[in-house]
Amino acid sequence: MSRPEPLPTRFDPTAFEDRWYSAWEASGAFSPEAGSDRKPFVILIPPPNVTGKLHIGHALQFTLQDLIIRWRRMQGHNALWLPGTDHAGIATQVMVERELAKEGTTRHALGRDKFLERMWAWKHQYKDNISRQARALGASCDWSRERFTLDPMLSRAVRHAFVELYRQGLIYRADRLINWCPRCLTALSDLEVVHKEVDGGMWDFAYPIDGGGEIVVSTTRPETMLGDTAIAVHPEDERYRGVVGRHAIHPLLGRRIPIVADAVLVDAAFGTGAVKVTPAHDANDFATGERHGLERINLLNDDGTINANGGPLAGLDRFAARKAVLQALGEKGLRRGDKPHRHAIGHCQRCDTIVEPYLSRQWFCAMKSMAEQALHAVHSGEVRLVPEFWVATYENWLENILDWCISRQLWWGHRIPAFYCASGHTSVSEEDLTNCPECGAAVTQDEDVLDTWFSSGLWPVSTMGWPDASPDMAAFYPTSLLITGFDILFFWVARMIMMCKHFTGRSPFAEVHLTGLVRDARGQKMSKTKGNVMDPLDLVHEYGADAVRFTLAALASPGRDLPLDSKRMEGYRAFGTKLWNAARFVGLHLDGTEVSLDALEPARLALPERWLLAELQHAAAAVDRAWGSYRFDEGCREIYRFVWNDFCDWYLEMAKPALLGEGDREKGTGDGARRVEDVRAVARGVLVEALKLLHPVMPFITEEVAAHLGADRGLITASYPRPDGRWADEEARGQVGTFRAVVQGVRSYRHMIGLPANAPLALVIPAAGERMGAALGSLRAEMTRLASLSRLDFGGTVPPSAVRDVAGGLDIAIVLPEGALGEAEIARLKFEMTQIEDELARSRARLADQAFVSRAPADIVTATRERVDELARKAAVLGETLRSTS
RNA sequence: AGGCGCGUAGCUCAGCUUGGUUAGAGCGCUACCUUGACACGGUAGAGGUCAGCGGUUCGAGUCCGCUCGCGCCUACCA
Repeated sequence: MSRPEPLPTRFDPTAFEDRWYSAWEASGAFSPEAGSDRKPFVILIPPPNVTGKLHIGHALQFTLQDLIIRWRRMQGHNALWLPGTDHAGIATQVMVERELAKEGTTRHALGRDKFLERMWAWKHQYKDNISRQARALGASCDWSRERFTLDPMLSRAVRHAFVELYRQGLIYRADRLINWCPRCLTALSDLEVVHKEVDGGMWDFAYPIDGGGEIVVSTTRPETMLGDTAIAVHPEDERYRGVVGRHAIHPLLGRRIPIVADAVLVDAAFGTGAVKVTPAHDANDFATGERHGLERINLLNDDGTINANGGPLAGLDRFAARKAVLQALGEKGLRRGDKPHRHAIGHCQRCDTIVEPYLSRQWFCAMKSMAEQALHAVHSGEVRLVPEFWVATYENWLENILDWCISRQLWWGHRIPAFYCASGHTSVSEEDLTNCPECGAAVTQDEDVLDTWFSSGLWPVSTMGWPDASPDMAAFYPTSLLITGFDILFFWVARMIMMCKHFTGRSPFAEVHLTGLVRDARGQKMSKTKGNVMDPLDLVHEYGADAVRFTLAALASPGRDLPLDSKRMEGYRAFGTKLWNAARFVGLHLDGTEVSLDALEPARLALPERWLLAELQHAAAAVDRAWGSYRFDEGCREIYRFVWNDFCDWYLEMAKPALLGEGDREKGTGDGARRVEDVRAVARGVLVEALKLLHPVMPFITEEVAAHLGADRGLITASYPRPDGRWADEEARGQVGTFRAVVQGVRSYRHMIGLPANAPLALVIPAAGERMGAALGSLRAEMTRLASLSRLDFGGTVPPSAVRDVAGGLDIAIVLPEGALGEAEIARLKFEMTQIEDELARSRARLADQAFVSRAPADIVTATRERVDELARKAAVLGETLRSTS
């Protein structure tokens, strides 16, 4: 190793981020071989929609995925992170239609082919954006395997799946009530309908009964009465005993409608106990209609206006029709009251229009059997959800699942591979057909496309080349881990498990980590209207990608939302600066002859070096545990603590006497003597290990710094630190712990008695015991420096003017300057005394309790006794000081 | 209507699975320090009846029950 280039004085992330990303990508480190004999570790990206740029939630997920994949790669796994994007059918189509609207045109005016050209142009633009942003964040995904849901390979998988499910009878076409968006002009699945509480009304009106009398019903949607084909009452409701079987007269349209008894639909205790039945516009009424053989009258055109079945109201918009119906009923004297009513109404997830239950012929996918498989996968442990509390939610949804409406009246997506001929034959085929296989007549393909989530559900297999037995499918399926937001647990995660398990017999991943939502500093949801949106690229430019990543990872406590505060990001940028400067300091003292840690013999090293190496093992073990259990917050905290507290605050400060040539012990050659070349080797070696620990979180700065410290190869493919028992040293940890306590005791005392931080004091440690005395004796120069001592004596006489204290279990005596104790200082000491006495009283009371002493474990009792002992000594010496000054 | 999560320092959060010395972190605050890596720094502090009530236990922030407050998800109550 030659003497490394010194680091620039100023830490500037923009100086090296792009350079390192290009180097990594060019090295091929992101692209695993399918034929490798190393253990695979695979993460599939939740493909971002090509609707726009990435938001902070993507940055979170990219960070966590990259963290894990880099960690596994460094552990020696054949690590694959497969990237890609989703065509996001309706979402993207809505965006492009908005663009067209601004140009004063529509997709229909453009025609299907021209419109799809526009869609592809949009897709290319935004896909490029997304890749750039992912790179800026440092995402180490395998771009050579980048996929898009409409790629030919993936489209073939989608088509194959559709045809298979159709042949298995699990996909079918039917006339059903579906959710219809009158703005998007398409069917929606239940999940794409967002229920929102809205202030509406509840209106009562009377139906005249044929032959006399009336029956009063209530409704929140008066316009639907135009499609009423029955009135239902409860069979056991005495009030309506006489009217069941008779007919009411529709007051606006004149037709006779039956009064039926139905125990399922009607709750006699609710409202008037009589319900109007509109089978074509309400799911409950639809079922009621099936039970009673009622006519289904569809009232609406696809754009939400009333059709010819609405008689005089035809052509009115549904909400205008509501007013018109109410007015007409009023004019006929049939209104029987109204009141405000707050209730949940379904809105289109993409355009927020109120959706209508609408009778329509659509394609459906049967869910029951696949849902059972998906439930089993989680119950058997084949798939593990993290955090586990999501299991209850997952179960609840799958246990109550209904068939899935998969056809969409859109143009952007996978066109349904069904072909119809004039004779009414339907043929479903993986290859395009021109003639009907049954009668030979010309066929036309179904105009509709599939729900975008149908292809998303196949993502784990379609990206690998399924249904072919491809090398990637063999090497990388099933995948290891999925990291995604809890908001798409049903949309995507559950459907992937259902579909992939159905087709391959195996769950698509072993673990699913569900992240929380990124919010602003005050915990508010980010939204464009609130103006509190944070753009990941802006943040990268301002703080550097590493600080953004560290912040997101450190905030990612399991199952919780992340309040993203720029203050926090400043703090972690400062962490980068700290690391940079520490490395700069270490680098300045290297001469290029430093040996590796492996070449060092633990027993030959001095105490600080043995201590630091022992702490490194603890940190490595803690970090390993943290990543392994997806405790990103804990792992980050541990590395931060090790680098800043152990390494910078204590080790580097303890290293200074040796590095700067202070003291005289480094000339010694005996056991425990501190040799400056060991200090250099350990400082450098441990720092490089810390950089490796941190690399998955902060890849750029760690790589840059390691290069300057003369690391033999890039961290991207370095071995991740594992705890090494060779360096375990509890004695060193205990001894340095005492050293730290003494140093802190002196510093603390200095402040308590009002002296400036740099005021020199003399310290006497009368009796430390043999081993501890030797240990502390070997750190004379270090203690003198860190505690700012003018003099340090072990044993010997304690000057009468000294005050005594207890630190780390040791008696110490601090020689004070004349008149150091003024009023304020004495008050401070008295406050200290009350704190000690309070705790002493509590602990003594506990020991006095016979039940505690007899029942608590021995080690707890012993520890309490020792604590009481130390506190009593502290109280005694402090009391003496206070008495002598009064 | 069901289900889930949360309530710990001024703020944002760890800790609760497996109860045990003095309940932690970052930011903010106070005092001191321009020490030859770093003022995006160093040192020392202040600040908490762990939402409330009850129970189990020698011992509860941690386990159990109830109450209050906040958030989210699912749902076909006209």
